[in-house]
Amino acid sequence: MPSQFESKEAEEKWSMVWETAGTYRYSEDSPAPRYVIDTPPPTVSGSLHVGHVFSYTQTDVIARYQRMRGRNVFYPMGWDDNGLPTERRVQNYFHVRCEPGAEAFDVSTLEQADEAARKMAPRKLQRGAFIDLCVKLTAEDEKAFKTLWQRLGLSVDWSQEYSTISEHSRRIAQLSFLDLFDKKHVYTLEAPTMWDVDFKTAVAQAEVEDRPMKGAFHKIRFAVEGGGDFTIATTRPELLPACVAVAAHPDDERYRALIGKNAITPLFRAPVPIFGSPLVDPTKGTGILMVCTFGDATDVQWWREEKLPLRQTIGRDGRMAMVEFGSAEFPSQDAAAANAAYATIVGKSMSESRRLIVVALRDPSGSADNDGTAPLVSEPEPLEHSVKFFEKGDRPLEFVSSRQWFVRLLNQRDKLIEMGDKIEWHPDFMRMRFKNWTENLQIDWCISRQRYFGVPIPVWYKVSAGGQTDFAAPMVPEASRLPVDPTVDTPTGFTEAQRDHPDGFTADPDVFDTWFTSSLSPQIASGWSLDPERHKKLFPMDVRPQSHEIIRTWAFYTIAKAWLHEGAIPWKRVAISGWVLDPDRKKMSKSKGNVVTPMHLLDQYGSDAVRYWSLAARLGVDTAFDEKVLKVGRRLVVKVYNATRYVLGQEAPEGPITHPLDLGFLHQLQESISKATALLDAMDYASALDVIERFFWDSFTDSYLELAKSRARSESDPNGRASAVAALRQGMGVLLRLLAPYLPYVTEEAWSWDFAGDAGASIHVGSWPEADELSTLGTSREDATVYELAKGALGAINRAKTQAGGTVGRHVASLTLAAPQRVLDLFKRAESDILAATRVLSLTTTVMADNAEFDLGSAVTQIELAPVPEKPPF
RNA sequence: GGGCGGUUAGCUCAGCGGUGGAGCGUCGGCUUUACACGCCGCAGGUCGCAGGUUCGAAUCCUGCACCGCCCA
Repeated sequence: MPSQFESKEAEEKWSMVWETAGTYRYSEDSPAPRYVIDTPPPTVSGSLHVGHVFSYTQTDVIARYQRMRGRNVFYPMGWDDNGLPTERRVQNYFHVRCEPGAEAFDVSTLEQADEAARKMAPRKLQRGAFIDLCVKLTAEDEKAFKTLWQRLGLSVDWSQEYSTISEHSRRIAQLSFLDLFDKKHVYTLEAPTMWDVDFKTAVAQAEVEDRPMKGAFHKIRFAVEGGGDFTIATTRPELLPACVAVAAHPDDERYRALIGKNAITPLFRAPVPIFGSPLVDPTKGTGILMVCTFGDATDVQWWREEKLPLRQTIGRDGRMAMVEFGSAEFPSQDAAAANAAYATIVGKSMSESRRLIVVALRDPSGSADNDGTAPLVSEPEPLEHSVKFFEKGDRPLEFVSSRQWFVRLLNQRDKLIEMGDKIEWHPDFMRMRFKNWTENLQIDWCISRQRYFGVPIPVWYKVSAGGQTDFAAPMVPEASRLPVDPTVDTPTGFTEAQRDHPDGFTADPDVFDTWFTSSLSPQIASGWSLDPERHKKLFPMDVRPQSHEIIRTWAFYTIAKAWLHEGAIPWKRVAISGWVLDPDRKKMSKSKGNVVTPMHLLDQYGSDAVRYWSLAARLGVDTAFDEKVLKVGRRLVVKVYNATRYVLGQEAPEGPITHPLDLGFLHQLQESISKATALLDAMDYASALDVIERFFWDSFTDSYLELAKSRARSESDPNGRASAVAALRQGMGVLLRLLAPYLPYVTEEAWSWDFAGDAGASIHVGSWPEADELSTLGTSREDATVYELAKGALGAINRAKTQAGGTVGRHVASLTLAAPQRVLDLFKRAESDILAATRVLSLTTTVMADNAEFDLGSAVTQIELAPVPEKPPF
């Protein structure tokens, strides 16, 4: 038993032992009850963060507890590789861009771009080459995560490792699509979709966030056909050429007379209908507004409901597209003027166009009724409003009409809420987040992305003899052919020569939204329809741990998939971990530069200490990062190590545990086992840790161990000595096991010294203590009372010694205790242990009346310290 | 504007109807042969504010303020 715990050595040693021995392996055919965990695969292109350590450790403690309870634990780990974050990282890392038409280039030797390379234009790569780079970099990123997970001691079964871009995951994702296709839950539609103009891709509602932006209300005067005018207010004057209608509240006296007439837009002179809609807020702006293609979600709604025309001026690159006024699509009463006005903004960005349109609107010649006043009624009024952004994007989203694939979810809303209610949420209030989100769904799930590194949508379309693509009858592959890449593979019944030719076929070039695949983590892990036997054993899973910001995405989509595929819930419980905030309780973010990375903390404090910090936090509670808690964890680790070292150093011939103090201690330990077990069953690992730690520190090391110390060395009381040593060992063994899910390294190390037995069995499998295992000792409530009394007396005498100016080591010449007879009787049973622990040489007792108010804290009525022994001169 | 959390000792957090808790930190003492990453002890709080329910409220209800998250 080395005198110092070297955490780094222990971590290396035990990680290797566990992996070699297969300690955390799931057994396909064990008769033991299973416990199945659905771990959300982390996005590997993201950087390591203490938040990762925090929430994944909280998963691990659940896994370890269940494994110690004897469950056959299925605890896989996946990596989420595909998607925009990875593409973005690859673009930056290698300084490249994907352009499907680029020249071929060998990327196998490409390294991280240096300063010089970055000064040049990014290298253009073909799709295949770009994907190769994504694969290469994610493989490295996975390694960094895996190293951290192993160092942390996550008890993952690494033989179940998967990544969301692997062939298996692609197959499962495409099977999912096929199943939804057969059940008519997916459809393709040319429709206005939220569009990121930089990434040039559609995004789903779940990926959208509101950001506060400075803008301005612009008041713009429109003419009314047949005479008259009115003034609208808009924050987006650049959409004036895309105006298709004007709307006011039907009860608004100011505008009621206008409804049904046509308005004429300034500058572009387009006649547009004026209609009434209760969606218009009469108190906002001027109470009358222009409807465009498309300024916001309400514009889209009106476009659908009012069957308005489409006037798409916003291009997919976020610039003004080429359009022609005077055409059928873009009518104008003065096409020449309209085209001249539009010529100033064509090809310009939205913000530049806005500026130019405002300039034009200041000119009276732009007025729709040529009355000599400018269409811009007054100066723009600055305001702050929220604008929709792609969560990973830098410019506002636009609604752009494009062809996309959708999963029908709006018609499933009630069922999804019902499924959410069937799941046990920890903490319970998190269920509201799911419910609110589901209730407020507004559009079906857009699952196609115009990206490269992802699972291809397994669809082809026929091309007619006239060269028209037939989107109405998509062709999907047979399930046995999956995974396919339709841009490379050929649909059954066609030859490659027919690709993109009249009378042939064309591939859907898009890939799935990342969530489409990651929402299948239970099915990917279980094998689903590819391995129905295994799936039956693993699904629905027992628990899904995750953090709260992905309830609307990951949890939501996974619940939706399980419902659409199997009419089931994917897991019985969800455990929501909180966030790690910075010391000022602010969210950690790269842009704020307040992110704490985990590796140096593991080096400095050791994994067990870092785990302690993670596990002292309750589920769902955001916690400010506080290094002090890591220090507390490290103290506990050292204390456990030293206590075990001491206990195993005590020797006595074997004998039964008979002393009331020892029996009483074990009785109290029994209660702690029951409490901790109940708390862990309720997923309250933090409270369980508190119970275990309190008992270990206060009741065991500071009290029982001190009280039993002298008897454990006694030369004159062999039975008492045997009892003490046996109880110390038994107590220590139980405490190590209670602490094992929290501190796997130090407990395994200490366990291995002796408790593991000759076979060297790991503490981490099947060894959770049962309260029952101590009950054969014949402990009684009276023993427990003796122990509690002894503990209290130890405190009372120490306090009296301190007040008398003595220290713990100082001997007490004489002490008087006053207590009722029944207390003194109990005291008597542990008297020699108490006196030895407090170094009292002579005790006198006085009997109080039994009905008197008795307080053990003030039972010491007289104390006289022994003289300090003279120190030897050297 | 709506929903969900939070506001308890200097700090990080428990407690959630019955006399205010822990750890850290501060302060005082101690080398007592497991541990100074230790031990013994002291001090420290009108439990965000204002009402209400109750014999009794940090704990339940209502309103308000501030902080955070989610959604408009």
